[in-house]
Amino acid sequence: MDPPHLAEDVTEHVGYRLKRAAAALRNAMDKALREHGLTVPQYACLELLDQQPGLSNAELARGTFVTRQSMNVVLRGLQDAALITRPAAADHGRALPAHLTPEGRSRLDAARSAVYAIERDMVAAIPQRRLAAILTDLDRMAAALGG
Amino acid sequence: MDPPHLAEDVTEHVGYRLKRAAAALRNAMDKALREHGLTVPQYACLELLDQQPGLSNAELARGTFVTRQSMNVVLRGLQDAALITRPAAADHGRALPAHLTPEGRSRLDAARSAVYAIERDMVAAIPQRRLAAILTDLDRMAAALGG
DNA sequence: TTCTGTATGTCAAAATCCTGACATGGAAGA
DNA sequence: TCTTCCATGTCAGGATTTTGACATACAGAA
Repeated sequence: MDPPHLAEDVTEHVGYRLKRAAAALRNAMDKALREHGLTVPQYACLELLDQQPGLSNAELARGTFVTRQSMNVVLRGLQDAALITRPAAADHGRALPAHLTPEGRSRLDAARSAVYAIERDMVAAIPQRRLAAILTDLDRMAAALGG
Repeated sequence: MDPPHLAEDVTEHVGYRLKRAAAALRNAMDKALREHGLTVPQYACLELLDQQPGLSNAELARGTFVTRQSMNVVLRGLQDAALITRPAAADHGRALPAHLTPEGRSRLDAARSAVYAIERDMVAAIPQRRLAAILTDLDRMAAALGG
């Protein structure tokens, strides 16, 4: 039997399944977050800032797997919505540390429950004993591709 | 110990790892396909058409996890590049069956080797005995999210 | 037959994202 | 010190994708 990465049917490839699962997650999050007035990148940004206050634009971009330019517009949107704050000038380098506002934190808390419900559904669909392995394998695949 | 979907660190969540792996794959494919003058959606479209000739715009959209509108512009691009053909009018319904041109097939063959090399690297990074389980688990996660 | 529902293709507009480019600030080495 | 290199923030332009909408074509029920 051929190894799966040489399967005749493309839909049997790991890459295809990965894309499918990621697309399904993105879609579910999109719909859930729309009710909270947030986009997926915006939510990801708020989540990262909640756990690591003071992250810069470039650091947030790397953490959410987008370019600095894309994160820049996301940050502007969040700033205009008064969900985060950024100093006008940097005191040390050029990096401008971002922080959640109280309103940003409450919006995040509200949206988080919706997102976590999705995560629960996703995790519940697979055998619990395999979950840790999946996490490490996803990580290894990303690392192998220079992620 | 808390279940992973309630981990304090967001980067430990399945969704985050999924996004990371998918982003790494997308990035690697983007760079590899650029040398062949193809985008990721274009390649995915050609690959599907190679295995299932005559697929319609809507079917291709579902198969590549984008909207009909997005696939429509992709098809136009492929048509302008003479890599696929579509009849001007449908004989039965409204669906226009697409087919690869000889040039489309050769372009696909050339690009495929580059993409398969990426897939090989990705698969090689994980234990072989877990590969089948990963495929089914990714499928279950997508299905649980309505993918 | 007629009506309703579903699926398809397409247009228009907006949002999102990326590539390319430039200037600034700091670190490391000659 | 000065020079080189790297990281960061930002602007401009274009490419990609999505949402919303509309018309068409078929299937099935009333």
